[in-house]
Amino acid sequence: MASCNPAGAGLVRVRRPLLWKQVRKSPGRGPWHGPDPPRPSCPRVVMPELPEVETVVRSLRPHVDGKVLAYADVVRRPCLEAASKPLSDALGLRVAGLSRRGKLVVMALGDAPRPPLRLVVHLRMTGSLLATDGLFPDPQALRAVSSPYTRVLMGLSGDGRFPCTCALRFDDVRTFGRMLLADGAGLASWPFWAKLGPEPLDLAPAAFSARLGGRRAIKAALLDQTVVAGIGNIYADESLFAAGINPLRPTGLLDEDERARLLACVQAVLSRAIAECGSSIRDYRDADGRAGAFQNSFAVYGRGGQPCRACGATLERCRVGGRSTVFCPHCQPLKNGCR
DNA sequence: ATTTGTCCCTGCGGGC
DNA sequence: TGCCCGCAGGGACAAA
Repeated sequence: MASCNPAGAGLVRVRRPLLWKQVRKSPGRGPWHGPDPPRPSCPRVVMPELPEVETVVRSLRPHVDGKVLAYADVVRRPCLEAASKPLSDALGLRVAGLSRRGKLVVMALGDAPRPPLRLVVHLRMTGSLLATDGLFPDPQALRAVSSPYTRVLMGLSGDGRFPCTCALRFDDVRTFGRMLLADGAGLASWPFWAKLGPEPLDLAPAAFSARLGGRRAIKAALLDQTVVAGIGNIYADESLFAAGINPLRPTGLLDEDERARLLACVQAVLSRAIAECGSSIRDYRDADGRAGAFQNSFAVYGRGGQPCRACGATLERCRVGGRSTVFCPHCQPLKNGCR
């Protein structure tokens, strides 16, 4: 594990490939302290959507589960929601569990069975959570593992006191990420949480269909986190391609067959991405740097102007809901009834 | 009421 | 070579 990091074992690299690109461009002089990380073979940008967040949660669990928060500090760019409690309220609380809700990382803090607080992290565009196992006698030792992009630095140990055995940091290049520390009532009253739609992997076709409604483009509906939680630009495009549905089709004009097919494709794409992203993250930790298996299998995302893998037609680009959108004009016809 | 557009922010890459 | 500008993205907010 983490053969690139002689200073300590157990470095979880859940990092934006954007940064890898930067590291690759100027080896040895990147923004990172310490030795160069291994380089993935494909530096394509991947945003943390549902599958990536699920992967983050799974890979962080063994590093933080059961440990007690001994240190927490916002070191750059305030990122706490207005309704958040100060991070110091979480000191001395044990990590009771790590889970995911939509694109949110949810850390339960306090003693089971009813841990009193939740630390909720939205990675947005460029956020990443990284855990480094080691022995950290003081805050300065924790700071030594941070990067110029570290916004929040935390330390965990068995008893909530130094020395810490795990450094947990929230890195975020574009500083869009957000955090909220709250009790049950505070979380329930956080508007984003309160309005968050159901998990797509648990959703029944009838419930999905009932939530679509409206006249807007189907892709805009998929991106709306109050309709379904966790779908971002990548998986919206990929799911619509898999379902053969044009992203501009008005939601209200989709028949029940198309809605059911779209949900099935959303679930299939997300499930496959979860499986492949897990392997991708592990590749990041390998010295050989085999990464990007899923990124290379994108059917449409980022492939505008290139031939469709299914029919060979040139993939088209447009904007839907302010987001770059790629689709196949042949496999995803705009006119109703073509497929 | 619903939907669309703008802004936030940073790094990258193309064009000149 | 180096500067400038557009692009990328999720979600809040403003505007239509």
